[in-house]
Amino acid sequence: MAIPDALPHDQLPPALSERKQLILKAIVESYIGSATPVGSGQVVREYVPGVSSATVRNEMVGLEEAGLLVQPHTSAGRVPSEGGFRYFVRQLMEERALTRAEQSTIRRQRLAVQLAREEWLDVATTLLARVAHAAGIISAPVAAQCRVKHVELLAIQERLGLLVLVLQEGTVKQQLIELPEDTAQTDLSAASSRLNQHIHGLSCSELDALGEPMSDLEAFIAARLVSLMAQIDEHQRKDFHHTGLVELLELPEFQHPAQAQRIVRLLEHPEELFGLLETLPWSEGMHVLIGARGPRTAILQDLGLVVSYYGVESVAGGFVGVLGPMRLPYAEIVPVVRYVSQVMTESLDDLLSPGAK
Amino acid sequence: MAIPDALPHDQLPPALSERKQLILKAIVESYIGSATPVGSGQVVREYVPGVSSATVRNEMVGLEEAGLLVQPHTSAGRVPSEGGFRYFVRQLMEERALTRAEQSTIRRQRLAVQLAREEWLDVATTLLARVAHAAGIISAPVAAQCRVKHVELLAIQERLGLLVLVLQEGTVKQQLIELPEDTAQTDLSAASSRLNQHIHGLSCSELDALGEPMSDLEAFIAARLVSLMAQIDEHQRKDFHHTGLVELLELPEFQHPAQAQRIVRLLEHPEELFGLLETLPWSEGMHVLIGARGPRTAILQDLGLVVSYYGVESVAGGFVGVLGPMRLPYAEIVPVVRYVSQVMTESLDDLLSPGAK
DNA sequence: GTTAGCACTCATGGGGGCAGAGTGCTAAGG
DNA sequence: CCTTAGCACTCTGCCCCCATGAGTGCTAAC
Repeated sequence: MAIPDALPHDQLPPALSERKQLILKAIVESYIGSATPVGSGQVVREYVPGVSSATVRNEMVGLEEAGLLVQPHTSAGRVPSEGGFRYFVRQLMEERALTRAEQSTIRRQRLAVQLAREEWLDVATTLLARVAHAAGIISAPVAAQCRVKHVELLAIQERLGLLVLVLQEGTVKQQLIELPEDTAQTDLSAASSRLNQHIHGLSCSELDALGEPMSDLEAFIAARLVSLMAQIDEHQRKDFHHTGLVELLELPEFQHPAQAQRIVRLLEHPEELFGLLETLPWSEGMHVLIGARGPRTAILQDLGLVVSYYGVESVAGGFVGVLGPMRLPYAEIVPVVRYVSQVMTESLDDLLSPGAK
Repeated sequence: MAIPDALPHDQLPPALSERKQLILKAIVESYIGSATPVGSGQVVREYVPGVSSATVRNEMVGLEEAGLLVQPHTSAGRVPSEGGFRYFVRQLMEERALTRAEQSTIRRQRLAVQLAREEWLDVATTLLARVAHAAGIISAPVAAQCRVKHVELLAIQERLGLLVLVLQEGTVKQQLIELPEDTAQTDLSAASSRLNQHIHGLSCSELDALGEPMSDLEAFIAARLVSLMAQIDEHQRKDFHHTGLVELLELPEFQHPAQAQRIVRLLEHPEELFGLLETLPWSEGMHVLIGARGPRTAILQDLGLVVSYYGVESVAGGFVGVLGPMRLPYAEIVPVVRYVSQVMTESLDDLLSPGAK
């Protein structure tokens, strides 16, 4: 089989006649809407008038042989296979561009909670869940290695202090620490302000290796800082938000308890999902994963995932997307996920590179 | 019907013979374990040897007339009614006291994440979910009115600053603000440090009414602070964590999709739950709510909720507990919830009243 | 290459019969 | 008067069967 040269095929999808494409598109779109197998009659009635159902049936045989359709049983209609969905997303789908109104709605929501980043994460997932009728997922922006922007130390009681660490990507972390001795707020402020002059922009390991001469108190603070930052680098990817379980459980594919449990587990314990996302090349930005293709993606059995990285690789970023049944309304979702990730990237850029704006 | 005088009955539970109590206890405990209707034969075999099943049946008729048992249908065993569960919790249940080992496990987990409060919330819900085989729920500690502990302002880029606000109950909030003009970090630090001298311990409204003379910059910061604190007072109760959906969906009562959806909705959109919790008298600390008793508790239809407030009323606090099917293992859960809420209260006390420890 | 016609397949839903569990009742016994 | 053995009764769950209907694959004609 020759490799077609006109379009970017990285996986050589079978070349199809125009009519076959039309029929496949019809079946996928209908199935996305209804979750019901699509028969030849329905295709003629609702999508491709002018031919007979027998003709459509003949074409469907071809599509089935190409691995793009499957029959649940002999006398049901056709359902798109994983390959069918992939073909649809790559070749047939017409992305529904966001209207200006929708774009500004998203931006307005972003600005409304501009300031409390945490809340925007939830707002974003809710937005995605509504568009997709599936689960919106997002991870908080994390730096590859977190870097200090500023540190502050507050006296809470005699020997108890609150260490407040602002990271360059805009995150704020705080930790209670026990001080070696009773120390006044002024001393703490002085120490942290001296420290701030040297540690700006340092990562955990750089901070650890810092050769600057320091007072006992400063050295103590620096040590706690190193351990806090190590802890952040370790646990940072845990900050994961999702919404839309209710929407998911309403879908027919999750009426079966086992399926419902599976996706709830995937969202409530997202470690495996993280493992999968880490293997995706960041450079491509947008990924549409459909079903299981190998051991890594086994967790996506019968599921669809539209996900995009945001931020800047190896500096700071996270991912945002939609997880749901395989029959996601990709034409709607892809543009929204892309746009939301753009907005996230811009917000992050504003924070990271002061000169840019 | 005379009001019995021996025990604290706020709802006059029917007086039962000792054997009836024994049988009711047996049925409730068996049902909690198996979710299956309990027959007279089973009660004799496993719980009350020495009498015949016919005797048990006669007693069960009495318990059913008292509204403590129901029959799903003629030829099934008995199932405890809502009233039966309430009677069990109030009169029959023997709380399983926590062992020292369990206590120290909880305390150790608390200390391990001592410092990142956010994480402890999740750890606590996970702990509760595991004990209860149900959903652990917790709300972040919030003050009745948030009060300033300390404020810090950091220069991010020319006219962009990060306002970091530390509240007395230990929460840290940050917000990006646009500065009226390009301002150096030293000016910002000076302004915030002057401000800190006056605003310590103030609430949002007190801060707004502050008569202190201020520079333009200080006044500007104060204004942003007021709006941020108003926002916090508004949204504070939204910080709600839960774990254990997976455990819930494995239970037989949530195999029916409609039931699963109902409890997922309750946990994902907990506004109604908050509404209910607000009506409970804080003073009693511990509450066990079983099923729907009125319009307010309609959301608890077929569910059980063990919840305790922690913290100090009208100063700062939240609630922690377990939500699940009506047949929760109350004897296990009640002591754990009580203990976790104690630990939470102590942690909060440490933070609020420096002199105490 | 297309289409009408037709026999075939298979999921779905309703009805009938059977087994088992658990009850309520009655009558006998302590 | 309380307890218990015995027994008829009721109701669910399950299996099997059958009729229905949707949708197919095939063939032969256009």
